[in-house]
Amino acid sequence: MDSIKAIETLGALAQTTRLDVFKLLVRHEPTGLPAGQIAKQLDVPPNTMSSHLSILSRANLLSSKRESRLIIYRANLATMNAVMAFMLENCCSGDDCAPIANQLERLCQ
Amino acid sequence: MDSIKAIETLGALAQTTRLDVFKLLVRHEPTGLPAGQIAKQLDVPPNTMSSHLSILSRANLLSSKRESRLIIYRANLATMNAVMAFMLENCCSGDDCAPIANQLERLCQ
DNA sequence: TCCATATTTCTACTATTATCGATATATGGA
DNA sequence: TCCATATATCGATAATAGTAGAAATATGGA
Repeated sequence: MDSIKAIETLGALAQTTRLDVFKLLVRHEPTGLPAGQIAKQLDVPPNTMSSHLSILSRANLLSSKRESRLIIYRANLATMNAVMAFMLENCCSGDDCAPIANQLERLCQ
Repeated sequence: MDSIKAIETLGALAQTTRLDVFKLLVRHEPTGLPAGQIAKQLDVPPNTMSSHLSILSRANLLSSKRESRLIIYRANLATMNAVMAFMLENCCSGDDCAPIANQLERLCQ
């Protein structure tokens, strides 16, 4: 991942509704949720939500597939990993990574 | 770190000049760089740069101290760690953290 | 005290983003 | 085919962000 892609990814996440969407979809892995459910759950009009979903998708943070009348969105965790790898490489150094390492030990035993 | 703080941090980084500033200052740890140097190095007018530095500082991504006529800025890596911890906790799950773990092993041997 | 340097603040302008009503498209059932 | 449901696109508006000239503030030296 390069800086341009990282900025798109970070920018996509740096907004209340969109961060909420991503968090929600991470909790619903690996099944995902249909667009309407996401909108209802977060109390946002469906067309507004659609615009946010499209921004997250363009940043490759979401994938989607149609299932009959529903469009199911899923969090793309590979992109999340990629942006975190970018941050570690460019915005971290040596000992300063230690706290993250500890965090990971707890999460991934 | 909560979502509101995370959005401020991600938003501060999600802009070309500001991401460049942060990357530059990480490379200049632990000495830091004066505001004018940062502006010159990135070819941005000093007042424009000052506005970006203030946004990064407000997000707690930079610290600064006056040294005679210069104001020296440093990257605040603790905030970087905090936002990455937030992302791991809220936007990651189980096995999906593995790639980041490998990345860390390489960085922090 | 006066001046040069370093940086910030003020201000206005332009561009981008967020929001949502209205409309369009796509799917499946009656 | 007609209708209801699910979602996306269009278009307008309001809010926010980025930019940089001009002026203000702070420091140290002559």
